Amino acid sequence: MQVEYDVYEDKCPTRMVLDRLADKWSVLILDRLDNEAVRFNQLRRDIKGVSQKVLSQTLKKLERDGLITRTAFATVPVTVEYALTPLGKTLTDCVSKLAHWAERNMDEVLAAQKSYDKTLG
Amino acid sequence: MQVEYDVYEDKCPTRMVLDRLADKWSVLILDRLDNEAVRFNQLRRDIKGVSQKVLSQTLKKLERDGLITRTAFATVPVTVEYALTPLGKTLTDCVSKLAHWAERNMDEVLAAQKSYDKTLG
DNA sequence: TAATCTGGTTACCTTGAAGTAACCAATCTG
DNA sequence: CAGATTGGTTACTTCAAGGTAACCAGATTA
Repeated sequence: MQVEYDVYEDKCPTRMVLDRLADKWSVLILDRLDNEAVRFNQLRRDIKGVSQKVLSQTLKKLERDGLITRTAFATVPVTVEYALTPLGKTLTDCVSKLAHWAERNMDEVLAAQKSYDKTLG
Repeated sequence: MQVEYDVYEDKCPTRMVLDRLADKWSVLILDRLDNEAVRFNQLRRDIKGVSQKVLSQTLKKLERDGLITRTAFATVPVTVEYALTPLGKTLTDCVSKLAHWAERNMDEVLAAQKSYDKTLG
């Protein structure tokens, strides 16, 4: 029996999930992990501007949510790989659509902003 | 000629678009506006927990981005309707998938969190 | 020996986002 | 007259997310 939740309802569990996604770093990390496992410092280099601290925190949250896995290899120096879980993979399908919507449409968005700002000036 | 942007690049315009979306209120508002125009106080009532100030701010940003329109009717008291633009409509198709992914999968996410927390305790 | 790589943690500080609450004008209702 | 409706704005405050920088161990490299 499926319990029904109201997305618009305060403190509904769905909101908690949305809150988790509602930050650019999660979206960028998930998008980057699409198709391949990536190591910590590689993510750090690829996702320009993320600090080590925030990357570490965000990865932990994503792991806690069951969206990614963290695998440490006893190499020297240690190697840590992050990869999508099957659950995470279903999410990135939505997420990457979002990222690529942004790529396709940002020109139109930027134009809208310019025009909006002009009518105020 | 399409200019190429790197989503992972700092200060890339696509990030600005993602930043705009990267908040739960935008997502919830866009999802609520799917299929019908909605008035200000109706949104306020439906999206539980949003303050008048933040709703107003968020609607302005969405309007600035060309994602929704604001239409005022000279009734008494004044009626203001918010609706998706065609651009906004293409976005909500992604966004609603995200919201409904959350609805479908939050049980699994919640279970993952519980299990993660247990291994630490 | 000093630096660099790995993948982090910790302390500190700043800043911006969001919440609270009051206020606005105009009009209808009781 | 008091109160409620419409759709906001403004001032103040608080709180948490994020940035900066230092530090960690262990091993390789120059």
